[in-house]
Amino acid sequence: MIDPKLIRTDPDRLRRAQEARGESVELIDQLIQADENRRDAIARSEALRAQQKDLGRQVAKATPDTRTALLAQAKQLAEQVKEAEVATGLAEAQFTDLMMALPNPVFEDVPRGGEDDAVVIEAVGVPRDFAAEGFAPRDHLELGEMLGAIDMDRGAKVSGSRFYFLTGQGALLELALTQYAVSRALEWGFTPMIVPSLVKPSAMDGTGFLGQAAEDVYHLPDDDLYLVGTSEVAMAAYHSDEILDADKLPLRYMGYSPCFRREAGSYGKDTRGIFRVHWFDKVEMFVYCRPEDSEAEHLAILDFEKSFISSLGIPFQVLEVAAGDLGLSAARKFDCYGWVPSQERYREITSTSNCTGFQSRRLNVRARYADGIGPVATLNGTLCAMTRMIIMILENNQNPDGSVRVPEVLRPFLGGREVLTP
RNA sequence: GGCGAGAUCGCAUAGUGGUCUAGUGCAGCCGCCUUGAAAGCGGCCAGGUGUAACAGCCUCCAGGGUUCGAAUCCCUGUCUCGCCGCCA
Repeated sequence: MIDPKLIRTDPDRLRRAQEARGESVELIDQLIQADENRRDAIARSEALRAQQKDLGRQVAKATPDTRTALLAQAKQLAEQVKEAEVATGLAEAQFTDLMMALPNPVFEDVPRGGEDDAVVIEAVGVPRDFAAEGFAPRDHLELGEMLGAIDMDRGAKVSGSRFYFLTGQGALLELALTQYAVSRALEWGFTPMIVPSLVKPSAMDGTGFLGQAAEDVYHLPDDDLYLVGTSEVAMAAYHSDEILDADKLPLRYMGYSPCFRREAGSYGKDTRGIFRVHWFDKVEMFVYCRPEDSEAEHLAILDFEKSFISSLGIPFQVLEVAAGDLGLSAARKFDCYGWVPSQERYREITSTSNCTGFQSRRLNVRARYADGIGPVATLNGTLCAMTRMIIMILENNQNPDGSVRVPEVLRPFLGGREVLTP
């Protein structure tokens, strides 16, 4: 949610932001109207309630003979109050619905356009030349099967399509990646957290995942709980309804949890292997900070991601995502795309969003500053999405015989092993 | 899953239909006093909305209901605590 004051103070800024996203500008006009309706209704209710209170005091003090008349009057007024309250409730609900539907206004310098309009802002590392080495790279699934690391068939047997088992060396690789990611995050001052992956509707909605992304979310109707698609949800809701101590900002959390995604609307896309699955585990960074620090924190998170990917020897590109592809809560987003030799292209491995005050306002997270209580910004970023990172490691470090060189930084977490062997 | 007890402005508590515009204690902040500190004394000390600033209005877990009027009475839900059952 945005600051409601913006509707009155700077509607043009909101219109521009809607335009940049390719979203309806009419929504802003509807909001302005709904805001006026709401204020009128509140003013009416308040006036009537004040009258009622006054009359109530008179009733309490009345003598028996004046009491009857006053009571009749009060009864009539009570009707009016009730009506006004109902009207106010409706006006408020209409306004809130519109507010909740409004995406976070993007920063003005975010590139225009949609999915294909992301701007490559940096490339790190050089993809291996497999032709020069004299062999054609295998894809991650072929390697995974040779290594006894990935079992899709049994994943499908037990849970259906887009499920997998990691076995033997594959399981060990994920555990090593997890440990390595945690050790790096600790160096950077993040507080490690293991968080719930089932959350209430308020947490899901507060982080903006029940908007346009709702179809991608698993819901358990019997308990009215949602399976999170990222631990961001739990970490954002962690401080909901709290007033944080501004001296403790920024709060940097590192969350570890399984992530669940229905992948509705991606039928037939990336069906091979573990690139696009219904469940994976992830180490995620999450930051609460002062609004004016959010851009700097965002770049810091991006740097952490770049450092992590580089250290594993994966060639990658950094992309700034275009406005139309940002999702409800982000004002700016950077993705890192790692090189996939078998596809000869870069694919997404991390994503970091600056949600400014959008989530914190929905979740009622604030901070106590020197000059009073004010908003905080939230940011999130992938440190290590296990399945994607496993793909990167297997494919980029493979040898002609199907063995895979273990990146040096991971070796301490794999009992010193230098190579995974079929 | 069953039974019982609770939820009040940071913490602790008072408040059983109008005087609650919610009292008190502790903690915290400011000042006086003091060489400094403690004690003592005085003041401030919940959030939201709103305003130029006041005022006003809303919020006693949440949502309904009764009533002219609800922190207070009734219903439902959520959460917490205790006991029993089950369980990693």
